[in-house]
Amino acid sequence: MERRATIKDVAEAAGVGVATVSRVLSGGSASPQTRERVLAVAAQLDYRPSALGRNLRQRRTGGMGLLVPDLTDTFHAQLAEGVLACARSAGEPVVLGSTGGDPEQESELIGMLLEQSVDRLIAVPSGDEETWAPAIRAGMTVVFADHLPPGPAAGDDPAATAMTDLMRLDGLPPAPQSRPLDVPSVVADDRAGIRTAVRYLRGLGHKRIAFLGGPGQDRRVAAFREAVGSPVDEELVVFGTGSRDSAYAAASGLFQSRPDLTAVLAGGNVLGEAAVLAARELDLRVPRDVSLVMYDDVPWAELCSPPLTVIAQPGRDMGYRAAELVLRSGGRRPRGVVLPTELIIRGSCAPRR
Amino acid sequence: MERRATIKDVAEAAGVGVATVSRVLSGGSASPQTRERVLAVAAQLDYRPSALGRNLRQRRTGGMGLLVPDLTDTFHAQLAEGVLACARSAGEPVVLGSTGGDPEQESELIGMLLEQSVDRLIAVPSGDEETWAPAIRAGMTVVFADHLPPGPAAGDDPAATAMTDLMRLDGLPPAPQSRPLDVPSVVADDRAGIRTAVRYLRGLGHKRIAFLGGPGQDRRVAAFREAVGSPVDEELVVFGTGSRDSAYAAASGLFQSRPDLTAVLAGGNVLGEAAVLAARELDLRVPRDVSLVMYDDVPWAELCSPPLTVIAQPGRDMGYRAAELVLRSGGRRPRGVVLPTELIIRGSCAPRR
DNA sequence: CACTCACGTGGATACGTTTTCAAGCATCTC
DNA sequence: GAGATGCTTGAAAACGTATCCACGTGAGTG
Repeated sequence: MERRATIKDVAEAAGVGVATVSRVLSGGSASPQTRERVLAVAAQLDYRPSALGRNLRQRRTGGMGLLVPDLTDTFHAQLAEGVLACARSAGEPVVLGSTGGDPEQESELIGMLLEQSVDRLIAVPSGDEETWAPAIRAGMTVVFADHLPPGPAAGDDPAATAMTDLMRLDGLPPAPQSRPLDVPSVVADDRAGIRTAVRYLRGLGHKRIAFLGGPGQDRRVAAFREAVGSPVDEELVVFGTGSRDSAYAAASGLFQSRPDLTAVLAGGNVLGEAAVLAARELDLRVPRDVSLVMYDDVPWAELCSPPLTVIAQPGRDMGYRAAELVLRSGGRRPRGVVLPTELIIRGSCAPRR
Repeated sequence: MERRATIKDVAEAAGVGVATVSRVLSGGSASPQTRERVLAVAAQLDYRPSALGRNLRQRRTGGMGLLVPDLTDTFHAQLAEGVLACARSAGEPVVLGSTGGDPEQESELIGMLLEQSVDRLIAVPSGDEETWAPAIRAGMTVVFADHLPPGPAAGDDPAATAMTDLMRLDGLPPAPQSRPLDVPSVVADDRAGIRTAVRYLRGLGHKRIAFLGGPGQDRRVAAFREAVGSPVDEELVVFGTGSRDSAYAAASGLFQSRPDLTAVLAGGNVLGEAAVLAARELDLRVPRDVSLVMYDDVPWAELCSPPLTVIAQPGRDMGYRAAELVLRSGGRRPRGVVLPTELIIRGSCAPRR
């Protein structure tokens, strides 16, 4: 309850100036005896430098912000754990925000972080480039995780959108001229993961494979389209909006409208959850009636019966790497890091009957 | 990239003093015309007050800290979502830390928060009262969620521990004289939840019911002991340390050492996960060979086959309430709030064969 | 008219730190 | 021995805000 000791108290008690105390504690130069005395006094007074003063002085808050759409999405929780682990070992705070997948809330949270002078930010983005422009302009060091924000809506032509998605495939991250936002990112190798899964299903004899996607999964959808080949049956590519309800609705609608499909690729664990639920509700047996592959390996994937075959991406590692990236923002920083995925075969896929 | 406008800029541009600007923006008194002009200028300059200056001035950081053992425990993720929702609507930042269930890390994180002058903290505690004393002494407003920290180890006598656990049962939170830490809390009605579940299992004919506990579940264990009645078979009460591995080990060990048990009550979703996994590994069928009730309702509980019967506690609400509590710390604050649980019967329990 | 009172206002101060700057001092070099 | 060089040191100036206090002005009251 009593006031904490300030640097001034330490200085007086040690009979030196505040500047000296600051230097000693920040690793500056000082004579051995002075250093020792200051350190002793500081320890005795239980002095801890106030981040407030320091932050104001250097006009920036330490640590980093972390914005994810939804923490109850286990992948985001894993990502967050990775970020927290890195931040903890660096002794830095992380201020967390959950956007609910809503660009508007995301925008507000960015504003809040700006107000706090948090100038480092890791985000699983919900909004598009327009949403993120203010943050970049304000000089924030941003690192995107899992995926990048889509370019601003350039019209409603779905064909055009599909085209740009396809164009984006060949290089990661996309070419700068088509993407003014020059922000490093930590993503999984969606393309390889999806391709492997599609090949696996193909190898089991499946022809009509559906993709159940969510927001921010443009690259996965594009990879899916690329993997299945030219004439993509558009009815087999459906989307939820991010909520569990909408994911369930999308999955259920898919199963009902296309009873001829034999395999589903779910673009994330919430989607996968919905797929399992919807399949059960419609009395479709996995994998007898429908084979299922889910993006994201989560603990409960093993609990399902049968256990779910998944495309594992290293959520925790991604978070850790993103945090490293955003902290070591000095010097040149890599354009982006792509982490490998792994197809983990369990029991949710069977040969087409 | 360019410097943000400060209150001084606004004052000059509006031809008033900084004090006036501050007053207008903080809701103090000012003449209507002055107010209007200041507001206009502020908007035009895109002025946003710097939290740094404000924080330093009032010697405290806004917002709140949130400490949980592990975000990939879905209950903690739900709790965090609740906290974040409340904080967001209040426009306040929340700095998050994950302790891994380790009191030492918890202690370090508390220190970090103190350094940041974060004076409001919501925690799912890992350490005991001793760990928390520094935070309280420093004048932090602390609210515990899910459970309270145990008193300092008062010896290794398990009987004594059991006794105090039992003593604690009659009132929630425990009597002040036995608990010097006077901290409000938001917890679920563990006692009623456990009792209901035990009665339910009893009603199905089960006699040998095991409890699979984790760290911080003293109250649940005590409630379990109380509900099963006097001669508690101690071999049927086992604990994991918090990690998934140790939970699995505990569950597996339990099933192997006591093949005669017919029902298991898992004290949390990580424990429940382990129980399902261990049972499957040992070829025990749920619910034919063993009935299972899990504390925590999580999305994947419905995905299991059979779907898991659970004691649901409102994780999100608990987080929201805790955040409210810690924010409205002015005036008298309630000793603690206890939220109801609900037994959700799905398919993981069957009559004893 | 003089006095008080309320209110709007701005100057000044403090919050705790880092950093710049110049001064003090000892040592080294020519 | 005088000048240069290096190192340690403390005073002081920021950083952006909230708040205390004093001042001035207008209205209201005796």
